[in-house]
Amino acid sequence: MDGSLAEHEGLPSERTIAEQHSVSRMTAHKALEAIEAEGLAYSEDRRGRFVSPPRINYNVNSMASFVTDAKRQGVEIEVELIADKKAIADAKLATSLFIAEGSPLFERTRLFSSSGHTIFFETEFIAPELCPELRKPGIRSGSEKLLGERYGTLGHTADIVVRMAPIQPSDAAFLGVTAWQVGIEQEQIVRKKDGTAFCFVRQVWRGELVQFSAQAIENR
Amino acid sequence: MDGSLAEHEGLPSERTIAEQHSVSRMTAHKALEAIEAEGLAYSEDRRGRFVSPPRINYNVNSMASFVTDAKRQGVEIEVELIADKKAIADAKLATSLFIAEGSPLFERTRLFSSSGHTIFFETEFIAPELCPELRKPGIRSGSEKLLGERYGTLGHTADIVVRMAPIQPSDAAFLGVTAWQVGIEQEQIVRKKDGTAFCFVRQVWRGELVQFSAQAIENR
DNA sequence: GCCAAATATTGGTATATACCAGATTATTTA
DNA sequence: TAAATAATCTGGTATATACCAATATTTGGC
Repeated sequence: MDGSLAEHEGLPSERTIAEQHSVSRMTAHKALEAIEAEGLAYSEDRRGRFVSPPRINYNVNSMASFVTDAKRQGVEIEVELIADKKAIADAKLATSLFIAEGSPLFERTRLFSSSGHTIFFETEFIAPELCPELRKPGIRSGSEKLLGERYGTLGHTADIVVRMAPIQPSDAAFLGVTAWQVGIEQEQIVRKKDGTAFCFVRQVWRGELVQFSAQAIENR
Repeated sequence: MDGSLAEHEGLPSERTIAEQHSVSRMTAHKALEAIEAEGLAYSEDRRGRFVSPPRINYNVNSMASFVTDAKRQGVEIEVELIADKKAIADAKLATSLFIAEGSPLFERTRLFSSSGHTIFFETEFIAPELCPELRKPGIRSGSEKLLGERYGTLGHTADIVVRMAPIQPSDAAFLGVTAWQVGIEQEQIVRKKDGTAFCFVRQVWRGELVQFSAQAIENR
């Protein structure tokens, strides 16, 4: 990445580095964690530590999706569907979508990875009761169709909230990452043109692997 | 913040918590660090740990500045000017602004704090050679004027890059925070209407204290 | 009651040690 | 040669201990 080290090249072990620098292993471990947080290296549990490829840039202004945008940089993103099922609205979802707690939902979770490393995952909840237009004749009403067409069929706006937060253990498992390490969480409430919320989206990103770019036009 | 604890209320010490949970102090320390990263508590070196106020929301779509936006939520932001001087373009600045290394610049750094806690700081570099329009008669050419009027006088666009990264020691000192804890870094290259870059802005945020919101309009 | 000095407490940090369980490598066996 | 076994190495984690230096608190003297 920095020119002198090849991507995915193995680094010396924590114990070796600790000894080389006359430092305890715990200290070396903490230092290496900071290097990981810089996006310069990544670790695989019980395998070793390796040089990271450069951060992937996501231009949030580009009309393109993350996958398309990455491809433009020569980075291939693999998308894996790891959950596609019926779910029930919990308190938070019910409030967000203005539906009753316990209402049926479709839930879909996908992992977005690059060369085997998950960059982020996304869970979408869609309320079929809120989009009858997707069930009119000729359109299947399965979750695949509902969720797959949410962008195409329904013009929409989205309320987005982004925060930096430690990654909870269940999310860390999806990302293949140590629990409590800090990441980026995004939540969206997607609305139809008339303002009705019909879809809730949650993303959790490994923040050390990406950077976000944008072009702002200040017009005053 | 969660209803049962008052903002800025003191928490038990690390040693006490460790003993209460039959856990070593280091373990308690790590757990408390995660709680800080959630934005639920903050620590002050050698004083104790306290309950955090809720995260401040910054609506990036609002035409308002962070200060104004916070005020709307009832949060008063204090702005402190901690540097206002002449500087010299280093390699990075020179490249960003398309000027020669060593060119004169004005540099201004301001801290943005809420009830004594710095939320983020911002350093601006402006190249006077790139905006002669600010030196025409009637406009002072001091850094105060140059930087103060950059938004008002010069219509502009900005190229923005945002990344999650550990906070370097020098930046951590500004923020009153432990070095290497993870934060949010933002860099902007501000351009005039004709596309000429004239200003470089760098912000470092304590990501655990804020959340960013936006409204997206998807029009396809 | 007031002020100064001594003491206790605090978070931050570093060390040495230990265990875990999977991954990797070396060795042995058939 | 190939497969099975043993030894080694790995990062992740937890513990007990220790020191630092600033802050709070208590104590002592007047």
